[in-house]
Amino acid sequence: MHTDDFTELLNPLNAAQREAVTAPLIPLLILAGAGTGKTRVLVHRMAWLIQSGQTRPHNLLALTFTNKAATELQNRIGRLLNNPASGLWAGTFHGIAHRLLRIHWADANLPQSFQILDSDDQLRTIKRVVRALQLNEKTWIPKQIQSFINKQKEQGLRANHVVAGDNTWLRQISIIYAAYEEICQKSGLVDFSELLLRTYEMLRDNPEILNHYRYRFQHILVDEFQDTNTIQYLFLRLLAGQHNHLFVVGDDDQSIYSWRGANIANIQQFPQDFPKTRLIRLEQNYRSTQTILAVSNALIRKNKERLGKELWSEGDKGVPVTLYRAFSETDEASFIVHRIQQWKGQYSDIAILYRTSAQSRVFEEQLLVKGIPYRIYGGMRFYERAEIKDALAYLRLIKLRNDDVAFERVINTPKRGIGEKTLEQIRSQARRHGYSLWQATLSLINEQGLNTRSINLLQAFLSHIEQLTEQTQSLSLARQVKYIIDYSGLIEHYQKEPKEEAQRRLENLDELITAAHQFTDSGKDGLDPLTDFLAHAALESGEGQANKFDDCVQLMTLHLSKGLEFDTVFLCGLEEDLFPHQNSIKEGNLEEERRLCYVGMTRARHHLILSYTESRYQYGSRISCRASRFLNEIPRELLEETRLCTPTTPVYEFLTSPTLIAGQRVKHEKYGEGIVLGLEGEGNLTRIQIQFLKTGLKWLVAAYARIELID
DNA sequence: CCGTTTTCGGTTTTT
DNA sequence: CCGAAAACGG
Repeated sequence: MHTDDFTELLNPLNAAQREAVTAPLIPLLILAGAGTGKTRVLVHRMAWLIQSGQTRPHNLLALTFTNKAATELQNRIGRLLNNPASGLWAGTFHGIAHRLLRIHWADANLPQSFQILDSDDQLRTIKRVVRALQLNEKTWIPKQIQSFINKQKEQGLRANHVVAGDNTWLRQISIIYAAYEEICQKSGLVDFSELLLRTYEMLRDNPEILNHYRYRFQHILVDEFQDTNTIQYLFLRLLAGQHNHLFVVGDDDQSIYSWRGANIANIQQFPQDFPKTRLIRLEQNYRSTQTILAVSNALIRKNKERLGKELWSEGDKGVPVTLYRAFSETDEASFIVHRIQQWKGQYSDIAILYRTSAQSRVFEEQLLVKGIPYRIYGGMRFYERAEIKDALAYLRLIKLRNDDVAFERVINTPKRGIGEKTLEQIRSQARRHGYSLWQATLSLINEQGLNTRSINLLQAFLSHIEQLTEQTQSLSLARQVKYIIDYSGLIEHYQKEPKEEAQRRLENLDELITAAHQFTDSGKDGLDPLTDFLAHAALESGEGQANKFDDCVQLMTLHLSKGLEFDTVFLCGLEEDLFPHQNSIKEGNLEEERRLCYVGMTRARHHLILSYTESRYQYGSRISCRASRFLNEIPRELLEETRLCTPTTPVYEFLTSPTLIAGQRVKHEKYGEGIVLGLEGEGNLTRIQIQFLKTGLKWLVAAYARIELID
């Protein structure tokens, strides 16, 4: 495997990158600015360690935050080495933690078939706990409790670690936390933060296991280090011990997830915790024009809490950064859409970035009207949809009878006449005896502690699950999934919904079967395929981050844009109280808002267009806005203000012809052929819902829609 | 047990 | 204002 010829490995690197890649085996902290080749450095470092004979893929552990990043690392290292680099572990913190728990489930005090709770499952569980403790949900708000619990876990704190003192609020909330912990433990359920905490504790308390992994993972590489939370950092320190080699890459200026527990202090703390750390800065940017970098640098320089870094480029000065001042959010959108219409390149090279997802609506409306293809990122993901979670709940119950969350989800879905009253009796039975809901139901049936009707219904439900378990026992994964969907009654259940909705749900269920079919069971660590698939559904809930397969204008929040780049970036809504957001101003998180703005700006390769509006519709009333303070922090000479170049008020035409009725076949120049499903509104506000054969369901404004009727 | 009325909250969301 | 979720009512 190793050779003395490193030209291919080192040639594509600049001096700083090369220094990082070839640095000796000491703790390394690489401060990599936006667009400075951070992934490249990570990949080349691994390749260097292997090719120089210092280590084998087997001894490497690479940690990321997103599955996308993990896959990219894995692929790029494979390409660079001309070898899939098996033996190398590259994954998200959660993914790796999960993998360790699957292997060492017994030492982690978990059942072998433990299941993962996503945030939605977690919230439902907390609601149940609050109700079980007979607390008022208005005072003990489940969302707040969820965030409290996660914050504790992210710091490595269990319920019994919370020091309440005479703080009654804290005391009550830690009682809820403890009750939640108990339910999860009884049911064999692990939430996202628990994956990390449990793994940390398991390693800490089992020296022989810890030593085994310390011996194995002699090199630990971390991507996006600025996003690590406390428990992740503790995990790293524990695993690295005194002798292993940490190589962490991050950018304090791009830390935008503190509200999820990310702790920038980890970067500052690193050199102290790991003596002899070498800090290397990557500052040469290969993405943006000098002008864009000048603007971005000027902005981020206003932050006080930073290690300091200044991006530079050998590239062109480029065109000035543009600022547009609009009258209203509609005007802002028309301006941007108009500019997009003049664009000669690919739509997918354009991004519209905004602070809050609510801002996307105006853009969507106008892009739709103009027939410009677009894609909005964020929102409901595949594995988060109700119908998918229902199907998964059946599968979970098959694997793990005690999974209370799955039980609650499907006990009366589809409707089988088991109402809230019966369910409440099951819950109280469970509480009394410390049973799971499944066990409680069994015991209620045995004791004949309910009316005959309920007993029969419950018995039928339990038998149903038992049967499904038996009948899917020897099937392949995809057949198992299909069997469950076909025989759970979910199809009939969803068919009762309005036909539009029903169809979508059934399509999604179909898609789940396809997903199961395509799911290549890693077979890692001897996991059975179904358990592996369920974990995959929870941990890789699908298309979170953007990928531009179709040629569409990309619309997303600034948070979602991190790590991406576009030729042209429209950064809109630069208004005080919106960006920086009023809540962040209130909570003193101004620097993070500024970093967010910096992240947005540094996404652009050639064109950066900033905009704000003087007034905006919010919560039903029009409010007037002031320009964001961030705009004042950019030197005037770097900005070019642009004026209105298109009439704001479009000329309406009445195109709604009486022949336009549901069922009418139509043709659109961009979307192709479709069928009118329905109309909504009046006059020039009429919107038509059309099912296009190729491009799917769309709402068009009749007054604009360039459609022709066909028979 | 379902459909309707009322209430409430509305920043960002890698896993 | 607008959508989701709880509360209500037949």
